[in-house]
Amino acid sequence: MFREAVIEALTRALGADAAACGDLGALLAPPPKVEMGDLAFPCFALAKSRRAAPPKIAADLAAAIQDAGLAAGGAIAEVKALGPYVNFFADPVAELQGLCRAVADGSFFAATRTAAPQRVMIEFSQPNTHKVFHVGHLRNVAVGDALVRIFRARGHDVVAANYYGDFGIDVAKCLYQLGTGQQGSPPAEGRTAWLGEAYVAANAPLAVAKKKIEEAAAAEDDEAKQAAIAAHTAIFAPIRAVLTALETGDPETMALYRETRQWCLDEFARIYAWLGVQFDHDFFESEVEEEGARLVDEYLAKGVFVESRGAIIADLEADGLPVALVRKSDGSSLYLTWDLALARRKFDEFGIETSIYVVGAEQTLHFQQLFAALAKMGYARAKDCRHIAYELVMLPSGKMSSRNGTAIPLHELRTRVTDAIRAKMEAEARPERAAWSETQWQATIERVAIACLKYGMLKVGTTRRVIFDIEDWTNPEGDTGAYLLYSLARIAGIQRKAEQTVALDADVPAGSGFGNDAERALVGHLQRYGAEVARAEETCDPSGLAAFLFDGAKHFSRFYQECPVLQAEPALRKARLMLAAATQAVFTRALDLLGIEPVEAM
RNA sequence: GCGGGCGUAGCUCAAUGGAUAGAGCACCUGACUACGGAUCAGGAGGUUAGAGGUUCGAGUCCUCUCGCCCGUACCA
Repeated sequence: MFREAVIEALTRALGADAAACGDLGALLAPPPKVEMGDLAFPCFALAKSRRAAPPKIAADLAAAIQDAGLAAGGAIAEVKALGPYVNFFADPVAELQGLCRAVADGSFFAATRTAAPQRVMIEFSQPNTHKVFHVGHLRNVAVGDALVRIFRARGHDVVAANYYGDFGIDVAKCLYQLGTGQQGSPPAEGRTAWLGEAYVAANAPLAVAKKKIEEAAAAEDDEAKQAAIAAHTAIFAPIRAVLTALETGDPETMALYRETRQWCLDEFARIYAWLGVQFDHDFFESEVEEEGARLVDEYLAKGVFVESRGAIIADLEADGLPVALVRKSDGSSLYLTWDLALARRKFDEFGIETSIYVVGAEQTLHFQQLFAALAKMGYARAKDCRHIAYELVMLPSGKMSSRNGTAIPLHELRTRVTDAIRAKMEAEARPERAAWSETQWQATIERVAIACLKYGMLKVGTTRRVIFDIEDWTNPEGDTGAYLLYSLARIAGIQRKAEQTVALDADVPAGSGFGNDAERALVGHLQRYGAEVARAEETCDPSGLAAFLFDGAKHFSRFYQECPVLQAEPALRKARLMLAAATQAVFTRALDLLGIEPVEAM
């Protein structure tokens, strides 16, 4: 309403110049501070055609709009020039009324829908079985799940897909180590972490041997290099034998594989359930492995792939990319091989239009090669693939590594975070919690803990590293998930104590005095929700929504501090209760897009 | 070497090419007989790595230089 009124007033005042400005709506933006108004129009572009300085143009426009009268609809309360800008003030009561009505009838949230919905597959998480699931993997899940929710809010038909790394040489390493008997027997709890340890143990001597080969090669010592290669081969041979046993379906190996794989899948399912993350489809490397091998044969025959140094490659020089290996010289396939087969299946079997991969930035080249290879194979859909790269999770002490034990396994993380939250909550008694059962305590603690973890992972832009500091994320007074939930708990507190509830589709009373800066800032902020959702989808980065929530929570806190709700005069009290309810609705929905559930009290 | 990412307050991060570059943490000073102090208000803290360029306007775009990180065929 207000926005439309501003555009209309500007169009009239600009006259012939309106066309020269282009899309007026795109030029309008909120000023840096509420005191300056609700929407501002910059006059720089008019300087040439009007042959005047922008501040003069702004003053002229403001006067013209003032003279024409602001009465139309009453949405614009005031217009004034401020430097090179024409600033418009919305009528606060009309704004609040419009916001509440839109939230009540659903149009506020329906407005986030795009005009061009697509069928989109978002692949994320991709955990490896037989390895530990740690904090670093949490960022992928948080980002991927948020993108699924954001794309759905935009009206897209989304298939959330997981792709389990349950096959290949790393699995063989783990199984080999178990076969040596050195790993002992599995513990009752933490069996997947135990498998991860087995993998690390098997990998260690290989890594050492590999390093020796590189050192000899760097020193150009041919004799030493041959010896190092021989040593590596000796260590690797029995592991390769396990992989062969897997590929050929040796019964004993398969039995061990199936059992240990299932432990991991069960563990992943528990993690996703805890995080509230759901997938529509599960892919497994083990199911595309054979298909990948056939695909290599097929395109080798067609001449798309060629032999090189005993291996099979895709020559991507035309795309300015290094050669991509699709089959090793020992005949086994690779990650890229499987991804080629998988990409084909995604398009052919799921009818999707856009294929999104949420994978770490260190694999950027892999995806460039994957998409280029698909194009070379004649897959026009290659252009509909997109890699969302996100940076690493670091610890305050530096890079985390599962080898030296600094990567915190998720089951351990969970207890550490919930313990920290519980301690914080128990430090101060609250009447709301007096009658809580242990189940209620636990459920609330888990929600706060997950809010802290997900918000911590999402508030930083995907191109930047995240530093995971358990103290900072759980026990601060500041920019955390707990602060967001605290705002909602306060709103719930007000509502508990208000005798009657106020409907969002009620009339906002006139003449209540509603409309101070704190109130106007909060209303104005909530109106930005739709634009933030759209931007999060365009950039495939949920961090803007996280910032929207944090800024919103700060606006609410200021409102809460300055504007008593329950003790205000009846008319003002009603308006403020409505604002609180609208804030609650918008925050709850925005949190949902980040995969975070609110609490009534904490 | 080549390709990509990053460089903003002591630290961690924001800023569709627009107004005086903003938050949180840490530090300092204040605040309510009040709906939740996990709060709020204020202070201090900046040559946006450096140098050119484009633009009415650059932290943002272009060129070069410096620094850190990642990748660069038989790992995933």
